[in-house]
Amino acid sequence: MSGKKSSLTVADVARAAKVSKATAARVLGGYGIASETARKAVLEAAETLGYQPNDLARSMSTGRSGLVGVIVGDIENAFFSQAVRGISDTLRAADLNLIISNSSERLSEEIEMVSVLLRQRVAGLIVAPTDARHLDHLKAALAAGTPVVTLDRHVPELEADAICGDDRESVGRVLRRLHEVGHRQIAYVTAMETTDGKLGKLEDIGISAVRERITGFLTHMREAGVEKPANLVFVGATGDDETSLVVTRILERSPPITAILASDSLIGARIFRELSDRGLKLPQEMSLVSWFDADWTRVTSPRICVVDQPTYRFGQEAAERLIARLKGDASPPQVFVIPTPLLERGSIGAARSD
Amino acid sequence: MSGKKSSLTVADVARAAKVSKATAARVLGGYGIASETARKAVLEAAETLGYQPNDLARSMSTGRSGLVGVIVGDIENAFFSQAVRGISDTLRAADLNLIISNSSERLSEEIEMVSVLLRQRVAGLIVAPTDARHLDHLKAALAAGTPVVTLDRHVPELEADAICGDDRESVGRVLRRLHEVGHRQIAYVTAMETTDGKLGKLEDIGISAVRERITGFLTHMREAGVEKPANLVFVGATGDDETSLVVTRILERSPPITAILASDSLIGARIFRELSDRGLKLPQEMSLVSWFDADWTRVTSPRICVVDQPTYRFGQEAAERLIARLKGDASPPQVFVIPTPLLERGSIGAARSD
DNA sequence: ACTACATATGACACCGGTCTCATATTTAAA
DNA sequence: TTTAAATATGAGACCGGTGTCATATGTAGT
Repeated sequence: MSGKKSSLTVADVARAAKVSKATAARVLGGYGIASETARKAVLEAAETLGYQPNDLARSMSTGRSGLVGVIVGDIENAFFSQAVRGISDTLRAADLNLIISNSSERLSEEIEMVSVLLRQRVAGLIVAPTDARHLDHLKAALAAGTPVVTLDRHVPELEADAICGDDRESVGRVLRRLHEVGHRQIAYVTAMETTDGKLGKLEDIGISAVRERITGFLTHMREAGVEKPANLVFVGATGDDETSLVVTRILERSPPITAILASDSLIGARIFRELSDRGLKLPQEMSLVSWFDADWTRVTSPRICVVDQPTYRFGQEAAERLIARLKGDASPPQVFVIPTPLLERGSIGAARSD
Repeated sequence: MSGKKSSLTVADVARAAKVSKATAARVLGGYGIASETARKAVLEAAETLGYQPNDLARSMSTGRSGLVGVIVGDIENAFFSQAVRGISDTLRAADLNLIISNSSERLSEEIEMVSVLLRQRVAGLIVAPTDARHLDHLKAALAAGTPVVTLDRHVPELEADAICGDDRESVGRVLRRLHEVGHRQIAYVTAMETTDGKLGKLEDIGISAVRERITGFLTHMREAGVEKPANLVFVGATGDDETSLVVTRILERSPPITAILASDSLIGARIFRELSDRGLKLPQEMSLVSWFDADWTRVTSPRICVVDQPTYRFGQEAAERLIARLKGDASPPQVFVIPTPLLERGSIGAARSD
């Protein structure tokens, strides 16, 4: 009850209970065997002294650590914070805790964080890798025996389980729907930064989800008979000002663009604001579809049609895979693709025919 | 470069560098002194072997842990995830990492998490305490020498620094503004659960921010000459259905309620949806003010007037306080009140005069 | 009563670092 | 040249648990 200050150890408890350190440790650590008499004495002593086990020391000698490292692009983003909640809830049930860190989608920070987490001897890692072309740090983790699960992104060259959405297909679903109601000139807007503000080679896109979506977009648009669909991919929508610029370019385009796809909910919200600031009416004058079912998409008028990425489930699945690996599952790495259905809402309308 | 599997230790490096374990440790740990010759030999050996320090062992022997425990109500909530980002960024700069956990605003889970974190021997705790009336676990942490900073909430009985908004005053600002444009019957809606669905004694409200706001609401309403303002406090808006019910009760009230205050952005969004589903026009037929400048408040029409709680800064300040404590600051605990200005937007209109 | 085997317990090495202290080597001062 | 002081280094204890192994006690079996 009363909080002693200096930490007391099994040895202290043992002394009080008049048994050896080993016996006390067996009782308190819940391993080995001890007589009922000894057990009672130890537990009572621990109780009255207010003994608190030291997990650091435990991890030290067992080698197991009870902590899982999580590296996401940005916890502030609901996409990731939901996933983290899913991870957290699932890990908790398995008596694991999570150390969280932000990469800010920067490779250097991701590398740094992996290193920090490995120093902490985390039991495993859940990472949303920033760049599929630089994997040494993650490979090193695997080589050191730390299982890795990638979240929202898949890197085939990495011997790690992956949880991700059906990115390529989801683009297909959206485009098919838009095509049905007459849209041909459709813009895809994403945050990805490029040196020249133009879409480069697909292989150079570091984030797999982004690459898959753009690939899907180009493929499906081409199939639908649109020429040079690459011109309809707008990159660099990283902040408010940049997005404003992108919207301007979209609206100036001829033949006129009649629908916009926003690759995530932050971009979606920015585009929506830009459009309504400029007085455009959704869905009559412009259709809009965003990825991720964020809060804001349900308070606009019209409500915004979204590709629903169940990120809480992403997190759950990732944590479950990791737990399985920690329990010794040594089967070959798997990719878990989670369906991301299109939620129909009022922001899709028939294409203008002007 | 190549990832060895079994972890190698300072002893291994020392052997390779042909120096003693102590010397190698001094070089690798960056403490004590070593000759330039020895330093070079050790660093080179470490490099070629691919040595990775073990922070667990380090914490073990130093007693310092490099990890800070954070307990929030719900990371999924942007209010907290922003704060966590602020904490994370600030801790990072001080070479600290963060273990995060959710209390789900339940005392039992909070107690459990504090215990888990103390077992991990975290260097400090940042907590949004769920119940100001049950503090034994936090007091125990303090007694064990683990500094605690409370986030968004203040508990005077706890010898801990607190970072919070100016809750009571913010309510005053909102009410004054509404009063100016003619509102008298103003509802305050909050998530707090009570046994009978009615507002009980103020002292029984466990979350200080909630208590402060309601106290402020009652005081200011009374000063403005409104009788029985307690009848205008609506509790139990915990989910969609519950909020729907609350809105119904608000709309049926006579004399008619002309403005609604939502205690957080989740409730605000729900209320907004309810109102627009029922076809009410903001701000002509109802004014709405929410706490927290969430994304959704800027995509509605009209945009929603909010009390801006800069939670990223809450997090920053909390982390800074904690870091100061870890550095040895032993001054008496302080409360840092962060201003939460009212952001005027279109959702406040003149009161109906029917 | 004596061997056989399960149960209980204590002594002690170990995990991988830090850190104290005593000793060895170098440099500066007298 | 001798002594004092500064600099380097190694041996080994320590942090607080886990876990091995040898010994002690208890219970059967014959």
